[in-house]
Amino acid sequence: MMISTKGRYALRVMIDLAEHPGDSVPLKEIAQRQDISEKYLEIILKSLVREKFLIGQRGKGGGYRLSKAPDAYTVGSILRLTEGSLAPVACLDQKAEQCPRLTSCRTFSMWHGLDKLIQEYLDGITIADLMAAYQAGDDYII
Amino acid sequence: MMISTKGRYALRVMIDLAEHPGDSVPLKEIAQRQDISEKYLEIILKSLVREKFLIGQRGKGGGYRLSKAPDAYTVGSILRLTEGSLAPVACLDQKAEQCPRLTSCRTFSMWHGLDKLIQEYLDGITIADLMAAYQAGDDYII
DNA sequence: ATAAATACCAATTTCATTAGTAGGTTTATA
DNA sequence: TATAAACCTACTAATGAAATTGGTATTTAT
Repeated sequence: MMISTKGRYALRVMIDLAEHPGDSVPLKEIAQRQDISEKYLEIILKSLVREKFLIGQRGKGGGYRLSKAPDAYTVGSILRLTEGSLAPVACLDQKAEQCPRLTSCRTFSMWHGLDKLIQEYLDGITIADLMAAYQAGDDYII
Repeated sequence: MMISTKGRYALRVMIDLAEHPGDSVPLKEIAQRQDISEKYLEIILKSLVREKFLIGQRGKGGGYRLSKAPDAYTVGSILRLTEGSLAPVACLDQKAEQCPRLTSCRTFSMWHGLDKLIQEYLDGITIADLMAAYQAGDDYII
């Protein structure tokens, strides 16, 4: 399993906010609508705010809203932010130290190819696409 | 991270055996060559034998050998066997119960498309390809 | 002014999975 | 028949995911 609840919840929230444009939406409201624990959602939203994907408005009447248009967020960018990495194997993770077996590794190219495939797929889809696809009944199956 | 050591070790072992054809190769020898703990490797080999991917020959002079030609094993089949599932998200796992949000899910099609992409990529590469690619210096980057 | 609603923050807990160990039993063969 | 091998069951340690707990700071509506 590559994508945890963190990434999946983040995507759902971004779509939710895109579908409720205008004023700031309180965390409580998103949590109820998406059936996610408020406190856990808080952690996820904090990271999205830190990276300027969302604007968090404090105080009464506050809440969260998108900082950009829905078509300016790729699925890949949101997942990389919340998941940390989308690498399918440890040796492709940026944070990992280089594998000592690399020079004689029979599988590295294959992993690299897989990684590229995944990244390009996820970077080719935006939040706007996900909204539109649902309305149109479309899908992304190639 | 989608692929754990179990799947990666399994692949390395299959390639190792493909590169040492003929007699049975004892676990001890594979473990040394691949620098994997004997006891942990045992667990992995057991599952490969159970699914008839390998033949385990008991007794003195015994060991493991491939049951088929290297080009008859796809990377996908080996990884599915050892990892259990290659699904990028929980809702695509066969064993998972159907998600109650499915009918209104904005992201399911996208996940499904990603899953298909991954499976097709991994099912399109065989152990023989991995051996050949290394010898030729090839890669799989599309 | 102030009460209420909100985001923000740090630390801890629970749970499942991964990764690996330990010790023994069975089987074949040299 | 001693030895080398696979096979088997059970356990343990480490890691990461998924929350939970208990607050503090900020803004606004009244």
